[in-house]
Amino acid sequence: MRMKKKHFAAGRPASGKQPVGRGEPRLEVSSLQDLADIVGVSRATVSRALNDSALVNERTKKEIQALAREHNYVANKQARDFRLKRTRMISVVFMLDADSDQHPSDPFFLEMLGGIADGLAARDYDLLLAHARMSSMRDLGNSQIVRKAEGVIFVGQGEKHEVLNQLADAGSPIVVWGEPAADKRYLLVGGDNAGGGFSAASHLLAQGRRRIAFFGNLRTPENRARFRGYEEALAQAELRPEEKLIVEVPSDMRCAQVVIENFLNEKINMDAIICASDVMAIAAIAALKKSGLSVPGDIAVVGYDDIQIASFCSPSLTTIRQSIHQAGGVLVESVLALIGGHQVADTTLSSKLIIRESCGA
Amino acid sequence: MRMKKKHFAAGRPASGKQPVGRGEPRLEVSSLQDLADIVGVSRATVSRALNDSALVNERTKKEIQALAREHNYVANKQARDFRLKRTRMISVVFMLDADSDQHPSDPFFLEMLGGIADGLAARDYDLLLAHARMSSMRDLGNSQIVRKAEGVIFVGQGEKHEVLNQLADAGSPIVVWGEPAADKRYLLVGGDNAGGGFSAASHLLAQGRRRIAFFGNLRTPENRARFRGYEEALAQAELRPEEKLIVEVPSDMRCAQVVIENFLNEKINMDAIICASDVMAIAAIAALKKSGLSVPGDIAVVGYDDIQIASFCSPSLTTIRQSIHQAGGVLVESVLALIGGHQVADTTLSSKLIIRESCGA
DNA sequence: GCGACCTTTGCAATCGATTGCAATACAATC
DNA sequence: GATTGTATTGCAATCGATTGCAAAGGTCGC
Repeated sequence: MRMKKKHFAAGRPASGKQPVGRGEPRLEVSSLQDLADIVGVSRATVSRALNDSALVNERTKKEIQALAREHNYVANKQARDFRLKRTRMISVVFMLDADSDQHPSDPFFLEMLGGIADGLAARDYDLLLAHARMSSMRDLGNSQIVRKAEGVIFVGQGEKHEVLNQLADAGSPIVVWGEPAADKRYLLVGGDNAGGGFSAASHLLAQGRRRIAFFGNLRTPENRARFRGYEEALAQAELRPEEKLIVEVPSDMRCAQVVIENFLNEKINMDAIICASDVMAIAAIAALKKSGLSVPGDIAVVGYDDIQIASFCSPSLTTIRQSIHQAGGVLVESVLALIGGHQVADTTLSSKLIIRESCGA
Repeated sequence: MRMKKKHFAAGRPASGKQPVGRGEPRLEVSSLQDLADIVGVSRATVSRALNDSALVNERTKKEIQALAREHNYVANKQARDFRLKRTRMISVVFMLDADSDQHPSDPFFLEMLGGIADGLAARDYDLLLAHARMSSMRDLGNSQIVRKAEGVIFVGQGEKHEVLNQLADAGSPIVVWGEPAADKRYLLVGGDNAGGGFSAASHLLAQGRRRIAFFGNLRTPENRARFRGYEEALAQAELRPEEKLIVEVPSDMRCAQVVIENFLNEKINMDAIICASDVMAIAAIAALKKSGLSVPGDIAVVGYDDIQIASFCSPSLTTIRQSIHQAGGVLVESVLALIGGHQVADTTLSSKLIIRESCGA
């Protein structure tokens, strides 16, 4: 074996900064070249050794790896990803009702985010949270949200079905949490919205409720599907939804409150409400109580999502549970499969009626 | 002026992929070189033109910019950031109670996230959401959380005060949302926790409550400060906290529920509770009701944070409002100033008692 | 007409990694 | 000992931008 290793060779002018702080009094090793100089081999060999390539002699490899550890060398991920033309990042976009300035305030989003974060962490991807206030395809397609990440997860379709179609057509790897809509051309993961709506309504009908209102923004595919389930349950009981009991309630809690109070002022006859989300249900219950109605005495309320807080509210909320955390994992697997060029099919996760004695029954 | 522009020059073998999808039937322009070939100038000139450098002739500049727009050219941010040694990303880490596997489920985090996202968007930075499950400095300092971003925002100190100190010592630009603790060496933004605790307790004392419990994890600096405020208010009323009424309640809602129910089973005499967060307060109220106590009849409850849902709960929650959204902006400004190498001082935002008739009074 | 000067442009190095290909050393074979 | 083969290693190009410096072209004054 030939002579090697001129440890701490001084050939190259010191690249990199001085050691920072009082952390560890070692030489700062900031690039492959630095480490190569120390070991006494070329960058190429160091790179191969650290990537555990079979092209490097076992002994050399061990040696390089040991020195790398000792000198606390960590590859520059930015350079690496640049070279490999990847970013290992996935953008997450929360689609809200409209292009308002509202922020997601529904804990549902936080739970979903947690699920997605876990899924990405398991696959060693980073999560880029998009501050999404874009409407047109042009904005989205060229935005960093799409360009900087390898793929995008949209939570909810909002009213942007067509934009999503265009993005998918353009070849961007995107996955959407939502409900199949007419002419959908993007990959979709969703809950069983029609089933959920059906369960909710059936449950109320079984309690003897007959005049059941539906609260929600019907311009989103998810809510429309829940509404269809509700309609169907009513139909099975030989009832039809009453026009006046279908209320366009926005998702934002504060807006919802106003709308609901106005609605209640009309004193329309009803005995139950199905809400498109738990937060909406909570707002509704507050409004009902405020106007002197008892829940569930006068009016039963069923929510949607089963956010954690729902079980603690008073009266605690009967609701439709979605497997939110699991959903995050499925969304991640789907988008990564798409990126990997695999065939991926839509997924529908089950929804489950959670009956809590005090409220929806 | 000399002849130029061999539009669509075929000199270089076509780099880049074919046009994707049916979006727009134009030539795919994927690099500066491509655009340079089209315009008929060098990369350097194109780069300068797009960055509006004074070194480029006005006419040429306009021309290049027009062609860039026409061909839908957007610079590769990854390459650009790599060259410029920057990432334009800030990591956000939520510090939970312990190293448990719990996820942030407190809507407080979502509201804070919204504020931070807005602040970052305004400064054209991206938000990297960290899936933080690290404890030691070594993990954190070498992790992508710190290395990939230009700075880090920690929401809450959890029980990681020392780790934060080490990170700051190592020169990482970090900002922490929390409360000054002994020997703190990192930049801090926080609410007036002592003041908040004081207001909460004073309010209850003014209502004639005398046996006031304190619920929260006292290992975090924020909660300790709130506790100090509570103590002080009691002292002014010539009272002292009772050992038995100081309860170590975890922040996670489900854990909290168990702990609180166990505590209530001891039937310790009390007439009010101050909770370290609104979700904890909501869990407490649920537990109180379950055990047959009335709120606020038997026991008044005060929360902390004023999360949106707090005002809708029943009874609606008296609480201490923190300017969460504003806090996000301040955190962002602080970390960016730090990155810019400026002197930055800690910030304390005001806290405000929000009295809601039905619960805490 | 020549040098000084300014404006505009291009050449080529650079950031920190990966990787195809060439080169070297050494062992095995005839 | 020459030849072939195999195991290691290094050279240099590459990813897509930015930028210091050199060079080209033009204007101006004397």
